[in-house]
Amino acid sequence: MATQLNNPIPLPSNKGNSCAACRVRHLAVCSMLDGGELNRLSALLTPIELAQGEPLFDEGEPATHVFNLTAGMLKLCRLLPDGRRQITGFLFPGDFLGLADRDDYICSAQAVTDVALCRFQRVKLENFFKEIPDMEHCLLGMARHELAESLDHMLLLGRKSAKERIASFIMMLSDRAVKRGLGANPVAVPMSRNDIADFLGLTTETVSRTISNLRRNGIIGTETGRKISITDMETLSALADCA
Amino acid sequence: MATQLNNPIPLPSNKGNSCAACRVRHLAVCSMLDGGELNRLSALLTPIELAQGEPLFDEGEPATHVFNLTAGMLKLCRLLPDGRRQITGFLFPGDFLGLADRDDYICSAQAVTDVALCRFQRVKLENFFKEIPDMEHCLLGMARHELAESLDHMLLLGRKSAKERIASFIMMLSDRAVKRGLGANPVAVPMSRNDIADFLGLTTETVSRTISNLRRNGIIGTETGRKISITDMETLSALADCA
DNA sequence: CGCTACGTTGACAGAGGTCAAATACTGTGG
DNA sequence: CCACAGTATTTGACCTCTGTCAACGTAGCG
Repeated sequence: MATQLNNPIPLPSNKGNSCAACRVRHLAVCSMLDGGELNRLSALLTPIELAQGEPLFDEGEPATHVFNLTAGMLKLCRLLPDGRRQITGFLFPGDFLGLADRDDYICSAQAVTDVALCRFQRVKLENFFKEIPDMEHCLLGMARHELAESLDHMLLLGRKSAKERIASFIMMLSDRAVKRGLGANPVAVPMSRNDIADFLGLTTETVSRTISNLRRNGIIGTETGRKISITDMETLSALADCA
Repeated sequence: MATQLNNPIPLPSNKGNSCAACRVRHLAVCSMLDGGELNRLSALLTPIELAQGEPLFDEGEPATHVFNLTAGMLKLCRLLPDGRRQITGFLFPGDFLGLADRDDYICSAQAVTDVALCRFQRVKLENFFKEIPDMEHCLLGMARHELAESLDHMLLLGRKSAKERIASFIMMLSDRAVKRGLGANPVAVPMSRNDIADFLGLTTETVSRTISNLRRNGIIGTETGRKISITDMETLSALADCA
């Protein structure tokens, strides 16, 4: 665990700190900035990398920095005093984090895979944003989006069966892959069964059993290397939507 | 259900549309406005009332209005196609709603008790807000607060036992009562067992049984008229926090 | 006074959790 | 390239919590 970064696949990170050349720019808030603004933003950022499993920050720490994920996947989680854990979300390239926090981080962030991020000092970024017309409005839009997503997840946690949760989860991964311009079908599932369980409010065993069940019913196929192929999209989608 | 408004207790609403005289102003966004601004805000609002059970708006409708709850309690909910329901939150006097929505309402709102609200046309309110320095910032703060609350609720739905959920729920009601300047102890529980169940991801029967269990263990007392007294705050609080 | 909706309680069932063991991967060093 | 260790995943047996179905109280309200 937490081995040093030695990914054979070149990470699409921001070598040379150039926001203009950033490969995930179209996915991030940065998409609303013009050329000159991008250059000024580049000057503000420190590129950082984290190996799989490493924490980025913990719940309750002062929220001094804001990040933009450029490669890999992060998980956000909350802990109960006795160790029970709820993963509140997974972040994909282009996602910002820390912006929705006020004084302290409201949850911990940890690397699911090796990741690359742009780190910004919160105050500097906020000062920069103040000069951009409608930036606060854009941030509000992001917060609204997160809020809508969290309502979906509450519905899942409160009312869906294990099978429906797993189906929703796979559909979510597939949808996000499409948004990032990747193929919808053999969908990458980089997180462990345990992480999936903590995201869906289940146990590792139930996640495993439910995935096996979907496989036996010909709805999905499981491949080696944490990938899942969708073999019956219609049924999977119906399960996810509880239709 | 949905009987006409005939509450014997006078609702502390905003007769005469005067924001300056509003009894919940200190609880709402309005607290950041000065005298002149308050008068202009008064001109924008239409006071409305809803009887218990009546819907305010439904998920998916265009979000044309924004509301400030001045008296009573509202519930926000999401539905699954087959009728399963998740209540995502209860609103108290001073709470805004509709502000976190973009084009359409992201969930339905319905009156738990008879309620009084200030209704604003969304565009008008947004134009007004544009002139108030830091108003967008204040809205962002509200969205952030909602986001933090929804994370708490995810943790509850994903990881807490029925007993812990009920304890958390009662503590939440008590805390909110205190914030509104009411007594912490015999806490009003205006919503039905069914609403509590749909909020906590349980069934009516489990809610009822769990409350009975807490009563038998001397942790709470149930009084007639939808009130609960906390008789062992320490234990209840420990249960709620899973400490 | 008798509806009707709401709440409580009981008996039972089943989904999902728990504990334990087997199996499959992954990365490492020989 | 293979053997090994360590981890992740799957599977099984069993159990518990919560859901389901049904009956019974209770509180408002006409």
